[in-house]
Amino acid sequence: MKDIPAFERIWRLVAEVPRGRVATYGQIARMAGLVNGARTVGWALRALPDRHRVKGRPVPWHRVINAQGAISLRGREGGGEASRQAAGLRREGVVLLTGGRVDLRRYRWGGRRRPS
DNA sequence: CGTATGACGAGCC
DNA sequence: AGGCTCGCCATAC
Repeated sequence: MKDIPAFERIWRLVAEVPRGRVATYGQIARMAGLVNGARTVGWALRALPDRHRVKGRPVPWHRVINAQGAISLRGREGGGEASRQAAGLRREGVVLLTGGRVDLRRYRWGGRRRPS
C-alpha cells in the first residue's frame, strides 16, 4: 500500500469505521499493513489535527479503543478527552459497561467477529 | 544516523 | 482480575 505514509493510511481506515461500531488499535494497525503497530496507530491519532479531519474528511478517533475494549487515552482525566470519547460512543448507541468498557464481540467493526 | 517516545498488545506472575 | 515487563514500529530530535 503505497508510498502513502503510515499515518495517512491509518487515518483513512479510521475514517471508514461506521457509526456505532468500534475498532481496536491492533486491528487498524494490521489493516494498515503493520504487523505489530498498535502503538503507531495511537501515535497517529495523537497527531491528528485539532479539527480531527483529513482532507476535509472527519476521522472518528473516538471509535478506536484498545484490545480490552477500554478507552485508552493513557490515563488521566486527559483534559476531558477520555470522557469526550466515552460520550461520543454513547451518543452513537454503543453501550458502555462497567469501567467504560465496550463489548468487542458486539461492536467490533469488520471481519472476524468471534462466533459465540 | 542513533536514541527516545507512546491513544498498544501478549505473556507471565 | 490486576499489575509488570518486554516487544514492536513509525516518528521526532
